[in-house]
This record gives sequence, C-alpha cells and structure tokens, in this order.
Amino acid sequence: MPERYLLHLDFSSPTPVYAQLVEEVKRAVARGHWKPDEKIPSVRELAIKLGINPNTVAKSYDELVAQGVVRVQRGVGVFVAATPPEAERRKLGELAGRLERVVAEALAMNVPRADLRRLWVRAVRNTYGTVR
Amino acid sequence: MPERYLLHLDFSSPTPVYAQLVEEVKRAVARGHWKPDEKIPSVRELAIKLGINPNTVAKSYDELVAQGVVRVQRGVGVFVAATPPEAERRKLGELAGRLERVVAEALAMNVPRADLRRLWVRAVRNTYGTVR
Amino acid sequence: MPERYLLHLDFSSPTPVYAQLVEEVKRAVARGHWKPDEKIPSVRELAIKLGINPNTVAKSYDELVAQGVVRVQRGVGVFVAATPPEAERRKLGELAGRLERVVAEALAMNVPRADLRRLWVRAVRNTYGTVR
Amino acid sequence: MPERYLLHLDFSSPTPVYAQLVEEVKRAVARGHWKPDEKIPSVRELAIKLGINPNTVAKSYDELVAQGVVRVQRGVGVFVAATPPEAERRKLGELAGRLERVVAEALAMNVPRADLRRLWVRAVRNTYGTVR
DNA sequence: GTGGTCTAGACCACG
DNA sequence: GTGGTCTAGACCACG
Repeated sequence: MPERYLLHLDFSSPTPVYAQLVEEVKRAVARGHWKPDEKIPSVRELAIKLGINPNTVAKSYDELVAQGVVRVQRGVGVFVAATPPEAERRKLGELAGRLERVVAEALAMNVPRADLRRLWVRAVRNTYGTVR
Repeated sequence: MPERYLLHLDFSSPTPVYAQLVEEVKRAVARGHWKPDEKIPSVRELAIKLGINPNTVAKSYDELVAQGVVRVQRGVGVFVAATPPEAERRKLGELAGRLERVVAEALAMNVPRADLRRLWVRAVRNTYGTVR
Repeated sequence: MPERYLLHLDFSSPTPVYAQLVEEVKRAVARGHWKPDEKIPSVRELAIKLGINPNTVAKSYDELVAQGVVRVQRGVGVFVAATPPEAERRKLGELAGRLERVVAEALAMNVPRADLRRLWVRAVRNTYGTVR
Repeated sequence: MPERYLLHLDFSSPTPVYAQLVEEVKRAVARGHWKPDEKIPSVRELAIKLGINPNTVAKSYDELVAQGVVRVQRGVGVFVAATPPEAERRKLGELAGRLERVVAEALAMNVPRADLRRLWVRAVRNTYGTVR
C-alpha cells in the first residue's frame, strides 16, 4: 500500500479541496495515524506541505472543529479531540454498513458467494496477517 | 436496505450534484440495474424526478458520454453503452480494493478479528440469504 | 484520397447535421461532382443513404434553394441550379482567400518559405499530375 | 489581413459559439499568438470582450482543458499548456492537407494551372514579403 | 479576482 | 418528445 503523504488530495476531483481535506483528516484519525490529544500540523505548515492556500486549510480545520474531530488552542496548536466512547459504537456501525454495501454490490454483480469469500479471506490475511 | 430511488443525491454534500449523479448512474449500471442498450431516463424526466435543473442532468450525461458509459441519440434518448468485457475484471478489482480498505480501517480502530468476522458473516447472510 | 460517399457527415460534430449537409452539397457542386441541371438525390433517397431523418434533408434543401444552389421541381426532383457567371469570379476570389490564409498560418508557425514551397509543389503535383 | 480581435466569432453561423471559440483559441495557440504557459483572458474578461455569457466561455475552456490545450488554476487563471513536440508535426501535416484541398477544388473548378500558380505567388508575396 | 456550479427559462436541432 | 445551446444571474471555492 504505497502512500505519498498521510493526507492525500486530488486536485482534479470535483469535490472541493477543503472537503477532501476534512475527510482525509478524519480518516487519519479513524485509522489511528493521529491519536487523541496529539498535535497535528498547523494551518500554515499543512498549507505548505500540501501546496494549497492557508485559507483552505483553515476552512477545513473550522469544519473539523465544528464536527468535534479536532480542537484548536490559539497560539498553541491544533489537536485531535478525545474520542467520546459513543463515537466508537458509531464507527463500528459504519464498518458494518460499509461491509453490507460491498456485499450488496457483489450480489448485484452476480459474483458467486465463493468468489466473494475468497476476496474477503485474502483481504483479512493481507491486513491482519496470517491466521493465528 | 432502504432506498428512495435507484439514484440517490445528497444535496448537502460538498461534492457537486452533477458529479454525484455521474457516480450514481455508473453504480446503477455496474450493479446491473440498467443493462447495455437499455434506455435510461431522459434529461427532463430525470431532472423532474430528482428535483434538479435539466442543465445539471445534461452536464452529468455529457460526462457519462465522455467516459463511454452511455451513448446519446439526438431526438431519441440516452442508452447504456455496451460494456467492454475488460470492465468486468476492473469491477472485481474494485470490490477487492474496497474490502481491503474496510479491513484496514477495522485494524486501525483495533477491532478484534473475531468481531470483524462477525460483522462480515452477518452482512453476507443478510444479503445473499442464509447459507443453505 | 479515399472517400466513403460523395457527401460526408460527422455526427459527433457540434455543427448541426443539416448545416453540414448544406456545405457538403455546395462542395460537391463546387468541385463539379454535380453539374448544373443535373438531378440530385431526392429528400427520401438521401435521407436513407445518409441514415438521417427526411426532415433534416428537407431543411438542408430548403437552405440550398434559398442560397440559389439547387432548385426544386415539385413532383419531379431536385436539380443543381445553373451557376451564374458572377459565381465564377466569386469562387476564384474564395480560392485566393483560402490560399492567403494558409500561407499566413504557415508564416505564423515559422514555417520556412522553402518548406512551404515544397508542400505546395507536392500538392499541385499530386492533384494536377506531373508538370507538362 | 483585417482582424477585429485575435478571436473571432460568427454569431450567424450554425456552429455553436462555444465550439467556434474552442477552434479560435486553438488557432491562436497554433499560430503562436499565445505561447505555452502564457496566461490567457479570464472567463469573465473574455465573456465581456466577446459579448457572450461567461458560462459559454467556461464551456469552451472546459473543452480546451479536456483537449489538453490549456490548463486551469482555480483562483488564478487559465494558461496555455506546454505543447508536446508531436503537435508540431501534426500541424505541418494539417497545412499540407489544406493546401491539397484548395488545389483539388481549383482543379474541380477547371482553374488553369497557370492561374492557380499566379494566385499562389501573390499569396506568398503578400504574406512573406517580396522575394529577396 | 478567478474559475465552478446551479437555476430558470428561452429557443434550436432532430425524429 | 428528446437532447443541445445560450443567457442572466446567484452563490460557492480558492488565492
């Protein structure tokens, strides 16, 4: 799984850059790349790193604050918010939902159950490591 | 799996409506809801059904023509393009990729392997039906 | 110089089909493929041959009548109009204009005079046949 | 060579304005009036200058981006794309093709070879200047 | 200020 | 009836 930088933007996507950045930060947090209370890059720092305007980063951070994902301490920095326990359950529910959607699509594409199972086993093995 | 209409738009998403519609049509075709050479809703029809401007639908259809997903016959209608066999394999690859991403996220969230497996079994059962 | 049919339409062009057909007929006449007083295909005949709607052919013929290029005899057919002598001079002027535009473009592209001359000689030879 | 503005539109032509504009910009670039990386007029600026709607200019610029002729930097402007060297050869081929078509038409009109030659010499002299 | 999206609505091309 | 073009004008994203 090659990855340029933790956060990835696609400038030719129709989705606005600020919205992509919001999703990317949420993903980094959800995946545990950034932990609760960890300091994340400042507006300026991130703007330079991503080659975008600080205003754009600021807009994304605004949104993330509103969504309770990060918290800003003026003059200090931006930090990952502590994840409320409730968020845990919500995340599990999302996972379940995503699995169901993938399976539904496989069914719609007439993928045989056995083939789908094979894809699943491979995905788990690649990610969690060989069983036991 | 509740679903309002075959095609679903989220008007509060930052992704432009026309881009969402492009994805939705591609999804409907990929899932087999619309078959090659089938006539799909006219620009005006779809605009009314989705509550958006015909120009917006037209822009999406333009894009879909450019991507080779549909073909337009002026004065006649819009039709699903014949799917090249290569698209089949590509779709399977996408399925695999999505599964891997879900699993990776579960790992990042420290979801125990057993829990993840439970979610999977439930998703397959709900969708494909109980194993014989 | 391969050529499918005397008249060629490009259905993916942004220029309307009827307008393309007008130009194509004028070109066929200008090139002498259809001579004054010669009968040209009927609306229906041409519509079938070109795979377009008779209404579209009719619209083109209307335009050609208005421009004095063809004349319609109801119940008889459509004929190339006699070219007034004045048209001859006009055509020569057009040729001169086109040549000047091509040369101007060559100059703008910094094509050396000698190279341009070479292209010209080749074009004349290919078309009129070897000198003398 | 009278010319109102670098880009010329014919509002009475059946070819859509946006398509004419696409061709005009390509021509301006091909002729070297606009160089690679040069900033070309903004959507609004050009719309005002040409007396058309900004949306129409935007549609043309969209097409030009798709064709790789220009590149857009949001919030900054529109720029001529670097021309691949391959485009040079293509352009020469086009010149040759246009010359051949003019000559073919002259032949079809029974223009004597000597007369055609006279037109050519005059065109070159007027444009490139008198031969040394 | 620069490009992008969307609406409302008119009118055209094609069948 | 079906898609295509264009306008006038509002509002958004990005710099």
